[in-house]
Amino acid sequence: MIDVRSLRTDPDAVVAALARRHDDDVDAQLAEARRLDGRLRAITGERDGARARVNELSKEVGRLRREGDVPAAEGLQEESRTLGAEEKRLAAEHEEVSSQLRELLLVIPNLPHPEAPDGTSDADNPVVRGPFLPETFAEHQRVPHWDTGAELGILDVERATKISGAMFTMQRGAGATLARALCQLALDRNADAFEEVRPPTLVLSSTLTATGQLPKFADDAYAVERDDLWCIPTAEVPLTSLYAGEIVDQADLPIRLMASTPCYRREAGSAGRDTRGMLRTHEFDKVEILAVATPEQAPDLLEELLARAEGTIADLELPYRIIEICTGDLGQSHHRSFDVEVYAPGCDQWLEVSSVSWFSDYQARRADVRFRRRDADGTPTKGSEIAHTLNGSALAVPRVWAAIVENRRQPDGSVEVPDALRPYMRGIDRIGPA
RNA sequence: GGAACGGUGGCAGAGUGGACGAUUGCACCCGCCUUGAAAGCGGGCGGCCGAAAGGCCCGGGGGUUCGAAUCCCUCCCGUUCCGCCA
Repeated sequence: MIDVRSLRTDPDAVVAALARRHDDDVDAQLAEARRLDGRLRAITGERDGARARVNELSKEVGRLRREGDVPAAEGLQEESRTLGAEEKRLAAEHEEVSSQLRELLLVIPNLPHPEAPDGTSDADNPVVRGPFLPETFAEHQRVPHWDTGAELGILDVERATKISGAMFTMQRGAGATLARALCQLALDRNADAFEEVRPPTLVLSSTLTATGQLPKFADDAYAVERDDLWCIPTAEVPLTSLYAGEIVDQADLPIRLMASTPCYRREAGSAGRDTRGMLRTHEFDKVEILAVATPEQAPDLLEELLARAEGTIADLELPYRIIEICTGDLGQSHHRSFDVEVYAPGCDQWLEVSSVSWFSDYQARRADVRFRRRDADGTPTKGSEIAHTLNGSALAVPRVWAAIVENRRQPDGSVEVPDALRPYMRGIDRIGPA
């Protein structure tokens, strides 16, 4: 959520910042939010005043009764009853307006970072590093991974579909080992600074609301309706909510977490796109790295997370580039984002394999993750502040798997395992025909 | 799934209709004492909204009452026992 207070104190700045998203609904939403906020504050004052008078009268009634002045007490009780009814009406109105405001706030997107590039769509995302490409690709690399995968018996889409339907895949043999090796590499590479977590992958609605998937993007997530739970689309969801409702000590920030989990996505809006192979699937494994930080720590962490995602891809010797997400393409919760894209010569596509983002306090406000500052001599200060959150994919398995199978394909049709993965491959350094 | 007992401040744990946002202990902070520390002594010490006055928060929601941490209903969560189970 954006900060309502900023909307109150500096509405023009908020309107201007959000205008850069080129989202047609935002202006009207902001105007309505301001109106509701004004009304809410007025009602709050009235309601509190009524309550204060009821409390005062009740105290007086107690005093009179102790002193035995029952008639006087009964007179005040009558007055209090009337006031109480008024208070009830105001409280109900307060409740109504407050939930309207909250609902609206939940769909208003985050303010883009001032340095995020302007643009209206993904076509405007600038390449900020790279592309790091070899001079040419050989003919033997121009084979889509679904062909090579089937040929080598390491990808069995047909049977995955039999079991679970379209857009599910299954890796087998050395292909399954490769998928697992990728997760292990990503975890080991980041274990120097990140605590490994194995979070639940079914979560409550409130958890999915905190990170921004609900209420607006419910169609993208799998729901386990009978138990009112949702399948996580990314480990970002449980990890961001790890400290929900808590106030953490500044001394403990940044908190760095990582998790390897399956991710579930309905891909509701993308039917018919990327239907072959492993480019887009309903279920996949991903290693996520995440930080909870102070606002001051966030910019450096964003760079660090990006460097870690990039470093892993570089270690795997894959051709890649880094793009920055422009204001018109930024996700609802995002403040600033970068993508790592890998080139897959077989299907001749740049594949998004990692997205690294800074959410400012947008998610933390929804999740209620706060921190308490310490002053210069280390004494905890009064009050609390909303934390900042950042995260990125350390490695998303299917597309990296596909890119390896295509880039590493040899003239004889086998696939050479990148050096970085060999420690995890049980001695397999080349995947040949089964 | 069944039964019993619980849910109060960072933690422990009182409070069972009115002076209670809440006794007390521990932890923490400041001061005194001390060469320094510990102990001791004195003081401070929850969160949220609000410019303030004030209001709200004793698991969530609802109810009874002039007034609810306290009584009633309901839901959620926890512990223990039973059942089932990888």
